[in-house]
Amino acid sequence: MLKITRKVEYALIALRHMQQTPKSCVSSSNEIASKYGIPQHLLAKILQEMARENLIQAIKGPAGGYKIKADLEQISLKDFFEKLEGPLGLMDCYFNTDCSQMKSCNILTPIQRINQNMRDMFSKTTLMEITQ
Amino acid sequence: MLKITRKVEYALIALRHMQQTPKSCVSSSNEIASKYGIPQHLLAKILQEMARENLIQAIKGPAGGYKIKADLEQISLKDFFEKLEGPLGLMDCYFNTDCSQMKSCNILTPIQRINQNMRDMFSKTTLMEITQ
DNA sequence: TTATATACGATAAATTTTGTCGTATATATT
DNA sequence: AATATATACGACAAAATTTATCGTATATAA
Repeated sequence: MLKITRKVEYALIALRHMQQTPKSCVSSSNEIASKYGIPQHLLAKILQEMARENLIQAIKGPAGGYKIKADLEQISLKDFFEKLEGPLGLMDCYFNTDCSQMKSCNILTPIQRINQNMRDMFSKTTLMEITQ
Repeated sequence: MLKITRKVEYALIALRHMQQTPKSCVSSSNEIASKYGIPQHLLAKILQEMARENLIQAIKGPAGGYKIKADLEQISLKDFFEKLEGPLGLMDCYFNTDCSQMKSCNILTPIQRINQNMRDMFSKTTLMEITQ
């Protein structure tokens, strides 16, 4: 419980790697995958998703790869998580309104408070702080 | 990602239910399960675990059930989570030292910071705040 | 003695996460 | 123009975890 997924983990690793390479260079999925022992195809898909989200830029063709596109100081960890994994919450009931226990549930309000605390925490941290 | 499990959810619901019933009364697993639409056997097992952890007290036999035993103001949400689910962390690598990527991992330190923030947050909240 | 409720291990079902495969497309290099 | 390299992406499969069920044993109030 309360774990991040490998998807997010790999995304952070890749982002930090790119952060640490000169701006003029690109990093290919192959290069990153082999360096950190990540399944190459899986990482490729994650990088593609990050490119769609405009976090990074894709350069196709031989000698291609990815480089950071977004200003990582402007993106919170919460935004980053939500780009990759959807809405952030301790339970699904905040997004799926079809919970049959809605009426009888007695912990909705308390959980919502914790939830907000967690979201605030991840809102205050920028991606830059993590990857620099 | 970053979700609590149903196990924890059910445990909180049960705890809050007991909190809201008079101290002299006991609540049976059956009663709680049917009221909140929780699988009865599953809830029973969770209540048993909470009893082993001395959070609640079990009273056997007919007219038996459970009542709160611990002082919920003295127990943090972190402790509660860890009693039911084990060590609390964003990733497993803090507890399993056998991660083959340890050497090459470049996000260990950053993740540890977030991790500590999260643990601090859950340490500051008491079970009482959630269930009252 | 009986009925009700806890105790608990074993196992199964469901869901989610994680990883693989095949094929298509873009492009620098030769 | 051909080739090799790298991204793009959907479909599928494997693995892991979560969630739920089942059977049997034990305690105890009535």
